[in-house]
Amino acid sequence: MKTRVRFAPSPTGFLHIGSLRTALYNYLFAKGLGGTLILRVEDTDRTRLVEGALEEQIESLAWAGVVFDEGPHVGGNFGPYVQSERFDLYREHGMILVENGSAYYAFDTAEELDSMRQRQQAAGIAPKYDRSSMRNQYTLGEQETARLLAENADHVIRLKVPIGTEIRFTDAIRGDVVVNGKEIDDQILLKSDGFPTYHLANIVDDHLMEITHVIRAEEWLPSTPKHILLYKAFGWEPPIFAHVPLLLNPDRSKMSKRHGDTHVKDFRQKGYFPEALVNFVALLGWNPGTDQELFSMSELIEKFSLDRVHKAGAVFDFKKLEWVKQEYIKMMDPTILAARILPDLEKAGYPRIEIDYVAKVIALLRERISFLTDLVEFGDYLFSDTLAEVSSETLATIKANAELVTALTAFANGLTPEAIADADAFKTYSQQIASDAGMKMGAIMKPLRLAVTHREVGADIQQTLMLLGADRCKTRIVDFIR
RNA sequence: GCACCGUUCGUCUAGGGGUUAGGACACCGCUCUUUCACAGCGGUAACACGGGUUCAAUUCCCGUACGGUGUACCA
Repeated sequence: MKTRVRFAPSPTGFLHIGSLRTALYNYLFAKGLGGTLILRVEDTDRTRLVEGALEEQIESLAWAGVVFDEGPHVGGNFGPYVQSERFDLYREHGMILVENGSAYYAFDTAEELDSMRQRQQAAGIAPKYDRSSMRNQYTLGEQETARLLAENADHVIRLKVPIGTEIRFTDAIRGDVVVNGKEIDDQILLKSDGFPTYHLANIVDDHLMEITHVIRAEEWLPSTPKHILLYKAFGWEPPIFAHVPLLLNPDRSKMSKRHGDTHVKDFRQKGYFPEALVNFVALLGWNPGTDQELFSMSELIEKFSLDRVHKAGAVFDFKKLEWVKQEYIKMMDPTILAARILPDLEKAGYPRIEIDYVAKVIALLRERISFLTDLVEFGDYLFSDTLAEVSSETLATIKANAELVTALTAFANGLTPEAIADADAFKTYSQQIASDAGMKMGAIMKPLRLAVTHREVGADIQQTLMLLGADRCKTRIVDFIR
């Protein structure tokens, strides 16, 4: 049987970083097995819909490199892939369960349910639908139920959880899980607005879409027994379940409960590379059992397996993400990086931004920047002859030093391309200047850097001068001490 | 409260009946460096606790503690 997995988000907001990881694991799992990844939109809660959320989620996923074989945006043979467009299907399936005795009508109002829960809490028992005392098919009787339905009274359909059963299933990550039937609530399957709840829609769609593995977040683990019950009630074979551990805040609470940078778009806007974010997030809860830390997407696909997914939640460590991001800046092809930063350089209005040249700049400065976008400011003197402002005190101090001014002038006057062509030539040349001026090298290098770049820190000075070219350096030094 | 899931350095993790418990990030120190970085080397640091099983338990079993999730006409 062909492996088919799905990622099933609700379009209620931006794509969460934890959702990215769940989607990624589904993607890696499917691709590693030559299977199919499906996007299914779970929009059955009509009150929580957010305009544009679906588009944003698909876009963020695509940015990260998670692509779908089937879904509302790409089509497929198992559609529609949006649950609100499958409305009739759920009602039909709900009726099947009512007819075979696995589900029943209930007419309770929200207030009635509230007071039921309050009574239960006061009595110190677990809040759970009380089939024997509430207003439903069983307590009301056949005739009254038929009458209420005929007059279109508000009603829901609830799952009739068989008493005295034990539900067990094997989770691909956690092993055997056993739950006593008496712990399971008579879950609502169809709401009074006619829409299904997650539980029903999920099972119907997973079955109809021939999903073989349900890889989802750990928060679903407690409701999985309900799902198993539903499969039984339909007489269907359940898929294999795999509940991945949660992503945690530093205080170990669920990461989605944190406000701040938990959306993929936040990382994207800050300038993280998708490759780095994916790499980092993949390792939160999974590892191949080797010392390798850096993986391309194809390596992840090749190595990923569910049995190496951890059971415990993982704290999202921003410091480690920083490191991964830095590794990518250092190892990615400078030309590719140049292409990515080009729009920002253009926006800054810099004149010297031919791609090959920008690639050279990146190769020179990549170890000193945190984000590629830092280059716009950090490397300004390489892209333009309009230089940063040097403070007047600094300038005055340098100009007041006659020896230094003489040395810098001499440096500029004698400067040739050969003198800065390599480290040795540069050393020879500057030592000559220094000894002529009766100064130490160290006393000249810092002012030289300042004169040419107008900045106090930067890459190796000889390489900087070489990239700039002798003429440009000359002009800048002369302008600086004038 | 109840149910379920979990617990190896601060963090991500490897490991697994007999190991000096391994790696990575972070942190600290040293080296390199005419800046800032990078790089290299070294260091601090962990099996939650209590019982059992066993010649031997961090590893298996049972409890306890702690943490997380769930407990909706949300997903």
